[in-house]
Amino acid sequence: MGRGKIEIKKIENPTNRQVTYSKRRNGIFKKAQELTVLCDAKVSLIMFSNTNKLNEYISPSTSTKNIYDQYQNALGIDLWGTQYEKMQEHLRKLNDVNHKLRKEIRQRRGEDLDDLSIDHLRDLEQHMTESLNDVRGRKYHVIKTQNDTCRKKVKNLEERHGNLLMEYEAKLEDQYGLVENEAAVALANGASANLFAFRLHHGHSHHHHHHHHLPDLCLGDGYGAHELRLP
Amino acid sequence: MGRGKIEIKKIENPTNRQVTYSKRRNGIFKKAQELTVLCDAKVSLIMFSNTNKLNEYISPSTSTKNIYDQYQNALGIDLWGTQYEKMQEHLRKLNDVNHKLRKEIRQRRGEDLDDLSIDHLRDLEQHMTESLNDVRGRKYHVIKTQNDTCRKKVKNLEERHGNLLMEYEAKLEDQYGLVENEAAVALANGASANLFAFRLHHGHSHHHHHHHHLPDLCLGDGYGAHELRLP
DNA sequence: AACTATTTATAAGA
DNA sequence: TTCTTATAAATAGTT
Repeated sequence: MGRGKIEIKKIENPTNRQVTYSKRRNGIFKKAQELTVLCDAKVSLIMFSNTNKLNEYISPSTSTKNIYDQYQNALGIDLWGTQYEKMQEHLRKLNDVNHKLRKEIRQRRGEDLDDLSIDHLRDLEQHMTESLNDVRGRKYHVIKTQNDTCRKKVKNLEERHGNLLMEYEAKLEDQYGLVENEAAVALANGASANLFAFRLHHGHSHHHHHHHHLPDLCLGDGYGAHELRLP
Repeated sequence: MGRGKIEIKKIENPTNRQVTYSKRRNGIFKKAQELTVLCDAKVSLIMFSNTNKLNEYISPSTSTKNIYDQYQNALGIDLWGTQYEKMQEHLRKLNDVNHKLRKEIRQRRGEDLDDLSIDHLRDLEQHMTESLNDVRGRKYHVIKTQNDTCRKKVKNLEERHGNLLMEYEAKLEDQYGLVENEAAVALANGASANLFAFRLHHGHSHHHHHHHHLPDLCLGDGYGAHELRLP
């Protein structure tokens, strides 16, 4: 339909091809629109030129997404089905697991026990008792560890302070010659009072484990900071 | 392009409309195919007739899914993005919740306690103790209910059996006149032995609650069946 | 589904 | 790109 008949095969001249693409694209869009109106049809026409330029016609009564949903629906199985369904399945499973977990937790919290049989209740009690023992065991272990650590720190501090005190006394003696030890005594009563407290305490009072509501003892820092600034 | 010019508006005659749809559909498909070949383009043409019948043309060099991926890519934002992302978000949240639930369960099971502080351990112990009490409470309640039910059944049975026995004795007396009560005694020692056992038991032994490993008592059925077949 | 008069699309040229 | 126009193609109405 033109000045001459043409063969239907790729137009090699790029300019020519592009021109033909333009003209025919308009033609086909017009046809699509006419079909839409005349026959009350829904048409989705998407094309990419050989330079990957996108052109689209969509019937006004619908949308591209709509057409595709309908398309997939009509063909029975959808193009993105695999990934989508896998996701859905995954979701379903997760929800399921979640539900079971919630149920177990609720039971272990002592809620929702109404529909448990006596056997289940006994089992649950048994398991909870065991778990509680484990938790208590762990708690005591943590307390013991903390106490041990604390004791070691105290012991270590004690030694270092003893040494420091001796050094200090030695220095005082060096400085003032063979002075009476009044100065040292005065010092001991002042700045280093708690040092003696340590010395007294240690060796007599071992830390017994008070298993209930034992306050946190010697938690890491706080020690080894202020007393080491003596010299 | 026909015997007469037509207005581009919906064809009201259904037959006519259907015919036109067929003709023009073929025309547009042919155009699409020609465009594909002549211009080396990729075309996706999907249409639904008035009666929702699907027809599709797709360039041989590609696929419908392909066109749509490319289409979405070209437009920057994808059509199913919203729902897909929502799903992904949902999935993420579920996984999260799941994780937390598992953690709580593991802790309540006495596993994975290593990174809990002493405070947390104490709280955990406290909660578990409370929960355990709840479970025990529920267990005892169930046991008590079962016992009560059982006792009521026994009492009821006892009465009915007492009545039956009296009826039976009365009948025997009617039948044999003033016979010695040997027959009744014999019967009592035989078939209804456990009836006396019931009578003896009841009134003296109240069910005390043994709180540990109390076996299931009198669980519903089994009673009221065999002894009622006496007369 | 086939026919054909007529309209429409478009190839080539400007 | 757009316009022009000769000509091919599509198709409305008919059979």
